Amino acid sequence: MSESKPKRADARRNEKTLLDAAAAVFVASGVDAPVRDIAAKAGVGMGTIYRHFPTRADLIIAVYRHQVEACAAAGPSLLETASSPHAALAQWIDLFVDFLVTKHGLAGVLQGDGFDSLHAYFLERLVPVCARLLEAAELTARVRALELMRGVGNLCVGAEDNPDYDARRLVGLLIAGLRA
Amino acid sequence: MSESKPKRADARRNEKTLLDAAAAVFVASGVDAPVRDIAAKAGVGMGTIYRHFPTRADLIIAVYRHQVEACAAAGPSLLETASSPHAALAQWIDLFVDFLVTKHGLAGVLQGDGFDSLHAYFLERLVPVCARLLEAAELTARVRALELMRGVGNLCVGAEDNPDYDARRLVGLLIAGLRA
DNA sequence: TAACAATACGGAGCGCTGTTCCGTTTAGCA
DNA sequence: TGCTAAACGGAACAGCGCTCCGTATTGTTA
Repeated sequence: MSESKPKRADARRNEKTLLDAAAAVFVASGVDAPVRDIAAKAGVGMGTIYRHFPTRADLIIAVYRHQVEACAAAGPSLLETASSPHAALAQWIDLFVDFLVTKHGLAGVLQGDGFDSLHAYFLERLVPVCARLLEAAELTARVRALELMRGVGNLCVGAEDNPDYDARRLVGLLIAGLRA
Repeated sequence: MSESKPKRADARRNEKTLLDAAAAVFVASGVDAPVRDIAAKAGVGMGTIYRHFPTRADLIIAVYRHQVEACAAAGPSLLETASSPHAALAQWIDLFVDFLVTKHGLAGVLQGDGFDSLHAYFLERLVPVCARLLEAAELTARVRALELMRGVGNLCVGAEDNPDYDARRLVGLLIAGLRA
């Protein structure tokens, strides 16, 4: 579990830019998006991407971890900035759906190798955040955090390049249904 | 469920040759083997492969179905030709392991689309054959066919390109252990 | 502040892939 | 034995992940 930081300022800046660009491209075009597209989106050359992430799989994993962290951090801050605790929950779930796109592609990338440990890390980090949001929303319908996250995850299965299935809308309905 | 046959003799012959060659290459190099390698193994041009199987995925699926049929047909015939019912079972399981290589690669090819229906077809066709072989072997240890097939399948998980894990040997031990 | 390593960057290019295209060969029929 | 439709072979194409190296930027030292 080493956390090595680049030394120069531009390198550190580019690493973050790449992570964000990759996440955006993954959401827009799926995890199969060409590395070239990510480089273009980030306004960066191919060499830069491959110096930071030696392989395509490394990039996907890094985005995954980055998204987990972003999702975890967004929970508390949304509770402060959003118009209501329920809105905070809705917005957080929206981030969570973006994140799931990367997560679903992950299984194809690391074939059983380290998937379980990454998945455990994901649960350990995100379930408490979701629980906190649920608690703040003071819902009448009792749902456990893990339960809700699993439900949202399942709604998003097989949503890629399927114009007849708008997973995000369904998730929105589910969340809306929580206050009744 | 259409079963269209080519008209000319060479076309029909090549289709079978390709199916066998592909199966052999998949066992030797995994399902990620390049189409070129399969064409070479079959002694056939690229065009021929793509006229019979419009896409790489189609070829894999065709091999899968072909293997299911071959496995199903091999059961009764092994019972007649093998030196003993137990030997027949062992030889059949060996074929089954070959077949699993293709099966495991299948999940990556058709992403949830028609995998379930193919899997159902596989169970429906093969479980009775395995049951018949178990019955003939008159084992003292009671094992159900589905149970045994699942066990063998699990032993073969993650066996690709792993020199430290000889799944076939372990399966052999399992079968040997059945008579006790 | 100027000069200089050290570090990071960009993108053309390599090797590999699945797939297509079309000139050539062959099977089956009159 | 021709003739034609069907099938074949493999060079060529497009797109991919990844590498390489000349160029530009950064931070340090005088």
